[in-house]
Amino acid sequence: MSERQQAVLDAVLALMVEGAPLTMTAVARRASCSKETLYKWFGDRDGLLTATVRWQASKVRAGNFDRQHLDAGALRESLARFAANWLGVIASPTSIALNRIAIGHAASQESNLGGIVLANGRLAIGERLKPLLEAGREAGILAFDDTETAFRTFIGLVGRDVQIRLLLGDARALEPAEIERDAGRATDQFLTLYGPGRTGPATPRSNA
Amino acid sequence: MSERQQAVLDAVLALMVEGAPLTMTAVARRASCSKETLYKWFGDRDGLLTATVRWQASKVRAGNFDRQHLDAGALRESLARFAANWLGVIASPTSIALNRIAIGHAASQESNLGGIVLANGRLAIGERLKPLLEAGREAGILAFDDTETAFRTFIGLVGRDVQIRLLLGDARALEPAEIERDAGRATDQFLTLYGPGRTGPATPRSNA
DNA sequence: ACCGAACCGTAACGTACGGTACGGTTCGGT
DNA sequence: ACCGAACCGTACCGTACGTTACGGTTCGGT
Repeated sequence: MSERQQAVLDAVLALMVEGAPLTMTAVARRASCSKETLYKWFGDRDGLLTATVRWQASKVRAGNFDRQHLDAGALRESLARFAANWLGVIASPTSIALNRIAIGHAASQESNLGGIVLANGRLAIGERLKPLLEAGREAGILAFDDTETAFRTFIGLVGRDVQIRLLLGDARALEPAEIERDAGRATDQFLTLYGPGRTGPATPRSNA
Repeated sequence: MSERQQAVLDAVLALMVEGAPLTMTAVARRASCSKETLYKWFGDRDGLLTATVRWQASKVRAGNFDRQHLDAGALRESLARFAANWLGVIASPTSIALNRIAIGHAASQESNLGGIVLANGRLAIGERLKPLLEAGREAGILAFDDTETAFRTFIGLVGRDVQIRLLLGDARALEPAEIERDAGRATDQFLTLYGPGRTGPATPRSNA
């Protein structure tokens, strides 16, 4: 993947974000390259989109969180940072545009862009967050049976319906201050559900 | 909206669910009507899609929940039923297909299908759930300041990332048994966060 | 029986776009 | 200086699809 090719993919991303029609001609013009080159490099339109999704995914690899001296405060801080980071990503114009494309493609069964986005978005973040949760459990400040369930609960508390609303065109943008606040609220709620004060199974209060 | 017109819109829904290309020709053939009629009735392709979204929305108006004698058990039962109902809806092929179409349309700013889906999906369910939450608060079995925040927390706990995963083509279908289990788990978690045992602001544990 | 409205089926038109072809240009290697 | 590879810009082709047009049919009203 040469610099020049990456520049082309960035042009595709730019077009996506602008909501401009994503035609090969438009990409070629924006990237100042010929259509012939696009086809030589990426095969066809689908290959171009796939490469773009992978390219974007490769850029999001954010720093992991260190697990040294995990007390309750450090865990809370790590979780809150994680939540704020993720909220910022899913609310970004790039993420929204990319997910829209992928979802549109998932409808017609051609070449699963959806699968790629799923693997590099949802699943990747899970692989990064789960070790933190398990470290918290080993340190005795989290209690859960199933890591996957705990992870998805956290995701739900943090994201709520934000992503769907944005994908559907909800104008309401997420201010940085609001992201911080939501991340903190979700983290506190998560710690309430899975924190040390609570005993028993991962699903608290099996009956009212 | 005549019976015949509704049948046409149901044909559109059927095509959406099948993932078949949504061309006017395909709709006309499936609905056994002429394209001329489609244009006379719905104006253009966009009008047809809009009418379809509205038509589907008009069908989902499920029964409200009565608020007579709200004790903790009845509230939990109502919330769990609500959650299971909603999960069933968002996991249904029709909802998935419709949201995909709407999201695809939200990308290009033409005629906000996204807004319609948002208004009839997310927002409508909020208007139905919030009275239940507030009744619970008045009965002293829920504690929160902001109804909207409590509502969205519930939505997050119930839906988590299910909808996005399905929209992106995640094969994993939601079994009825799993829906029931998730609805119960989410309801329990919600009651833990906002239940009567807990005092103070809507966001518990403002600091770890 | 007749008329007109509504509708079906199909053909036709215009255009947008994915994909290909090709002449001209740049540039590194020799 | 020369060559060939890579690439740009543009013209071109084929097709899919939205939209329109039109002849034929059904059917309720008179």
